Amino acid sequence: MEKVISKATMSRFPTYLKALRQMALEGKKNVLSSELYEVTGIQDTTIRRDLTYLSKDENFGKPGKGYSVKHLIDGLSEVLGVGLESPIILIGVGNLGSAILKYNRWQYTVGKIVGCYDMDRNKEGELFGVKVHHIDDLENTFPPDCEIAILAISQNIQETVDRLMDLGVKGIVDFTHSHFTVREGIEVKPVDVVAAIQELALKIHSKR
Amino acid sequence: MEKVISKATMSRFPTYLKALRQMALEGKKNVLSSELYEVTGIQDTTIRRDLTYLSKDENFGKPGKGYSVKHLIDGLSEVLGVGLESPIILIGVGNLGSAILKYNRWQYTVGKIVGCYDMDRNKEGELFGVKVHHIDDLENTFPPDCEIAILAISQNIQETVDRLMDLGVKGIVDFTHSHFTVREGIEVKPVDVVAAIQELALKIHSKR
DNA sequence: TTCATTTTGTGATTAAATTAACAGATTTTT
DNA sequence: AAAAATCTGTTAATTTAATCACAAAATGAA
Repeated sequence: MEKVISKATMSRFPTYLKALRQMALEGKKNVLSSELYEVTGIQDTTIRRDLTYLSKDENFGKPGKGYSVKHLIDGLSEVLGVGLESPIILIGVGNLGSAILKYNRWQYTVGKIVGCYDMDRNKEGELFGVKVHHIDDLENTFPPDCEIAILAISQNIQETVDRLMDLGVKGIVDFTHSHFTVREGIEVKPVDVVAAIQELALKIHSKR
Repeated sequence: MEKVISKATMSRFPTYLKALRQMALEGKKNVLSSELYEVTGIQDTTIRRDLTYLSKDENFGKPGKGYSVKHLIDGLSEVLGVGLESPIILIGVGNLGSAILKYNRWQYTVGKIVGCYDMDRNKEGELFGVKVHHIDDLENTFPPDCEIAILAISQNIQETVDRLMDLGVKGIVDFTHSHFTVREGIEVKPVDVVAAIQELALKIHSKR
């Protein structure tokens, strides 16, 4: 009898993890669902429900005391696939690509960026400790077992995506502002600044 | 009797808009809900239901013919608040901030960045046509009626957020990797690369 | 014109997610 | 050590969202 974690719950896990890491950093040992509500804005009852998916063992949350920050982080990390150490590649080392690379905290998340590609020959070499190849060398230098690519380019997008899929990439984190199509079974996770601002502006304006 | 657009529907609108803009660019005049499904992966019946929220007038979608790409773009733009021209400020002009500023397509979204702030005196001046101030001058140079700030800094975060709220900022687009708290009524929209990769990695791995 | 085909729009239904309510466990106070 | 106060975990109720199924509208072909 396997517990299936619902989509909605899953999508909240990263939020919890982020908040909990911050708390751990501040030396907090225990946390209440109501405190997590304060920080995340997610209803406490929803939080408790979500966290039950982690408690294969008993004693996750203690009534009157809360949850152990460490246990939660461990549990979430496991479920979220932290420590998988999947190799990730980054396509496009412009301002945005550099920013992503610079903030390279992938250690404790899901893997790390093991190589970058750019169409500018001048960028070949190394950046923040990661090798930068020319995009023409994608097929030659493609890391084995790499399944995730971060796309931070603005040209030749569909062509690049096709090449990535041919190489076996299964998931694309999309910072592009254009649309492209992928084959059945390939996951795309868009990260869209414009959309974020739109949603935000909308919420603010709809309040009056 | 006012139609309330559900959260879920609302969250799909930016996806439609993006896809439709691409189609318009390619010269497409009409589009079927089934074609939008091909491109977005959202079920056609869900799409049709969503789009009914736009059709204040009749004739939005014609049976046997589909929807007018132009009409849809107009409708979505209106609902999404495009053309509001709200002034937006950007805090932090590092790699990430620069990337956001460079891709300044806010014209047809929701407003535009009218000023930037950074703690580095060397960055004062102008970048991509937008004035860059020192963060100390935030209060002096704050644009009137500005309600949205994009946060792309890694230090003094809570302090900066407090100052922004004092100045009347109502919404924050958060590229920060730390947690901060806001007063009641202030909206925060996190844009988190790490979380995106986590979700993606998870989907891929849960498939096997 | 008429008939077959396509495709929208929507009531009905099913599924998913959230919230409420509260029993039971644990801690703290007196 | 008993009583009061806190919190969790879970069942049930409610709300929200997705899907089905099909009538009605438009098109295009015969």
